[in-house]
Amino acid sequence: MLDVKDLREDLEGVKKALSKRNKDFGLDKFTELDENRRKLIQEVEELKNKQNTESKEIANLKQKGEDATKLLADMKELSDKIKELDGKLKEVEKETEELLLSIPNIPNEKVKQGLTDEDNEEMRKWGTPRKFSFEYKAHWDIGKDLDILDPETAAKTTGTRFTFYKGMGARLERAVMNFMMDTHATKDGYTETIAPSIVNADALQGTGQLPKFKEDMFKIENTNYYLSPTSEVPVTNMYREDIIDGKKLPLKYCCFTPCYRAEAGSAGRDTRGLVRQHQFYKVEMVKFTRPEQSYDELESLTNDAENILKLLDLPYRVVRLCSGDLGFSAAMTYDVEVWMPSYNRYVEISSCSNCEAFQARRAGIRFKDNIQDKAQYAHTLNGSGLAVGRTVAAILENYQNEDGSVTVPEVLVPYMLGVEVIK
RNA sequence: GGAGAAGUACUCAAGUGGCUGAAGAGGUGCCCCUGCUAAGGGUAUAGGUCGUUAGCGCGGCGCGGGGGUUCAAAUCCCCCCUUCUCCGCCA
Repeated sequence: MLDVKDLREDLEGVKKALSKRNKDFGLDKFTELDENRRKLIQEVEELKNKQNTESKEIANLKQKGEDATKLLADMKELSDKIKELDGKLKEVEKETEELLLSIPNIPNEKVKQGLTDEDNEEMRKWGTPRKFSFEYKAHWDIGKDLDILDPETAAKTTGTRFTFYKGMGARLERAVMNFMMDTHATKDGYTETIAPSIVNADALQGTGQLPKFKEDMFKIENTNYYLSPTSEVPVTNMYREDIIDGKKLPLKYCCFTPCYRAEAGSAGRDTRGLVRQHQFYKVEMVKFTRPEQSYDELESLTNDAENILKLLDLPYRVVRLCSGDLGFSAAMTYDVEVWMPSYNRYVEISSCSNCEAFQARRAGIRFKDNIQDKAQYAHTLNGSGLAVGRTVAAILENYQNEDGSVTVPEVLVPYMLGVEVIK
């Protein structure tokens, strides 16, 4: 949610900043709604003030045993008027809220104007894509040939875009997950968590998935619950409607959960392999920071994601998303993209965002240093650290050998219980 | 899933229709006494949010959340959420 104060004081400035997103968000309506709202508040509060005063008078009269019928008749009328205005006010407030909830975050000024991912800015590259001296395979073929990835069986139990991991495939997935969690929870200083992967509508509104992106999620029938699309949702909402002790900031959490995405609108894209599944595992990093430190924390968060790839010795690059590719809640996002031989390009494996106060305002996440201070909104950040399935895919492809086997990256060997080659 | 009980400010807690924005206690700030700790006395403060104002302030809301009854609701009615106890079921 944007700051209402900004909308009141500089609507044109906000519109200009948002125009980078290449769309009109109907902001003009705000002023009218807001003025109407304030007018109604003044009217109804004046009446309520009168009601409060007169009520005391009635209480007085009754206590003295005097007659209050005249006053009561007047008060009935006043009461009805108040109810009517309160009803109108509620409508206007609802409309205002709906408008505010539908407006995306303002891109940071450094974010480049652009339309698609082709306009993203490359920040840096690490490692060199491997040159194969033999005909290399895509990870879905490797998975099939080694009998470690089995989408056909998953189709039988569930449907398309699900995968059974078997044998060393399952162990590799688990190894990658544990390696990532261990690294973040010890060296990087994140508090490790395991969060519910089912979340309610309030939480989803807090992080920005609702109300606009309902179709991207699986809703559980007859409940108010959704399968969580990312642990950013439960972890960020840990502090919903809370006031955090400012001395504790920045707070850093890492979390692994399964993630569920309906992938509506992506029919026919990345249908093979692990890149676009309805269910996948992801290690997520979430930070709560003071406003002035959030961009430094974004850099270190991104570095923490990159570091996993360095330790796995997988070539990657970092891009800063252009305005057209930027997510709804983010002010700035770095995508970390791993080299995927079968795609012959870099593929997103982590998305690290600073949401500034956008989510904090929706979710009511605030902090104060002293009890007498006014609480202010924290900044929230999140980033994958990393998507586990895509990491497995990248390992299978980048570490494949001519004989069809796959060498296990050195750091993962202990996590693989000593297995050095999958064959 | 069934049966009960409960949810009041930072914490504990009183309060069944108007004199309760909310007793009392703890906590916290300041002062005094005592004095290196412990203890005692006095006094102040009471969270959040919305509107208004240059500001002091004034006003509205607020007693888990949402509706309703009433001139008036922490207090009465309905729905929901959460916690606790017991039973059932279950990894």
